[in-house]
Amino acid sequence: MKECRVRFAPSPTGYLHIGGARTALFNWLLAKRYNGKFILRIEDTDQERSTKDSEEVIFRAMKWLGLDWDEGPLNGGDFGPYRQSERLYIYREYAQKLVAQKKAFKCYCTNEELDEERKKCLEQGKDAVYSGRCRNLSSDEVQKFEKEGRKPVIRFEVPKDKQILFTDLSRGDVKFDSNLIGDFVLLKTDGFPSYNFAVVIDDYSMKITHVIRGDDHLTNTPKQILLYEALKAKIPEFAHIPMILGNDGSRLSKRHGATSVEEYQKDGFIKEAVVNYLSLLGWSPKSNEEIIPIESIIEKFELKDVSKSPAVFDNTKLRWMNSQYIQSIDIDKLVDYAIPFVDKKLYDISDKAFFKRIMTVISEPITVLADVNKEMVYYFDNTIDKTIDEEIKEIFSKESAFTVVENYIERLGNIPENDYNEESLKQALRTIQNEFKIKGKELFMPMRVALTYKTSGPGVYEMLIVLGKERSLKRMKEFLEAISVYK
RNA sequence: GGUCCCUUCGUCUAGCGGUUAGGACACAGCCCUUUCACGGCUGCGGCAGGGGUUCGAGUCCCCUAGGGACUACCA
Repeated sequence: MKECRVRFAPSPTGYLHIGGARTALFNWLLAKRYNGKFILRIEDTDQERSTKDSEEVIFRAMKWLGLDWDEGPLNGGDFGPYRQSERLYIYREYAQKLVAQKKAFKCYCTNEELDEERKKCLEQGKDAVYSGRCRNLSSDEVQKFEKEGRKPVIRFEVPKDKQILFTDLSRGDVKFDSNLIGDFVLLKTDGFPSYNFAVVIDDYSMKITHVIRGDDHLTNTPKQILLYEALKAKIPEFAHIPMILGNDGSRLSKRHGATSVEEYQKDGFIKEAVVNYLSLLGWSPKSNEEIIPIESIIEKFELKDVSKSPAVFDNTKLRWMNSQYIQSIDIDKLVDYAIPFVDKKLYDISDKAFFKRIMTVISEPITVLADVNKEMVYYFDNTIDKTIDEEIKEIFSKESAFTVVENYIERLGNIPENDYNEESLKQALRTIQNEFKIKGKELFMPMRVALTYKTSGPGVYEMLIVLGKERSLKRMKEFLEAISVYK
């Protein structure tokens, strides 16, 4: 494939939807795969709904995912501007050209008139297609409308009896009949372009070679092709990728839970997992791999391997994947990722080495970063729950439980700081095991409880290693004092 | 309504005329084990339905059903 230019063109009317992120990802992947350029374009022609805020939100979400763009609103490029609201003069120019060539015309119909026309068509069982009544207005009629103060729109004159054929890179051949397409609007009364016009002008003038977008645009494609033909412009390749659905099979929306990339970030998903999961929604590397590093995805990504049918977003599987990534990514990276999630009012993590030890241990039980607070309670004196419940009393109703803990405290005290490691810690317990003939649960449960006040939780050695010698000793001594009341 | 697209375990998917229809998540059971988790193993479970074509069809064709998109001066 020669140098390709692909784009992602969101409208800034809200957050970055997870489906949009997937579309962006597929475009980005293709650009990376074939050494092409990935362009970000803001489609803000809806003056009512577009906001700068959501533009920011979208930029942030894309950056978080690592979907960096070669050309776009923030960094510019040779084919800008990259915001449609800043390109109005371009659309007007092309629209006028089309009018001059009699390929487009001014239409003075009001919404009311059009609604009525549509209603009549439907009543007669005909297709609700614009009649083309303003195609050939006389200059008298035009003057009359102008005098009334009516503002025209510019409509494209859709050719009659034309078969529109194209080959979709993911769907194959698709065919449409031009008679079913009404003369659609190019320029609205406010002077802003309509979607179908703006995309074509932009994709054309930005030299886009591959248009990869959601399935919902498949039926827009014939209109756009007609426009390309009218402009005598080269038609790009199209690839329509399936939508993402919620668990009930309908289009993924808020009522299915989190749908914005931001929310996933906030919930503690890590970007590597999200990107990996998203890439597998509608695409498959044809192997049995599931956890695939991004470099490898780039290497394998092909449009022809994109599936045609929609995929249901499965949060459970995303969570599984996230836990896989949390367990396997570089520990320093994980520490960095986790820091923003730590409740600083509860946990003092100024001791970086200590926090790193904690993360090493809790990377297994947590599935999202937000879980850290729940898993960290054992390691801090101010958060551990020191309630002595019946279960604990039961365990320490046996004299041997005291023997274990008391003796371990003594041995631990004798381990020099520079020999404080898992091996020596195990050795110490082994000695007690042999000396007092205590083993299994009788041996470990008292230890676990003395360190955590819980009968389930982190392993004994994990606790000792993470806490370190002093903290461990203090913890166990305190516990003995507390439990001795019930002796 | 019309046009177009889609249809393999509950979910994500592999399959591209000859397979005991493979993998992953979830679920169940077992194992590992000082608890929980992790991990390992086993199991459960699928070609939407009906017609063709063919020696042979998940795979090709047609019909039906279901789902989706478009049919806007929204993108």
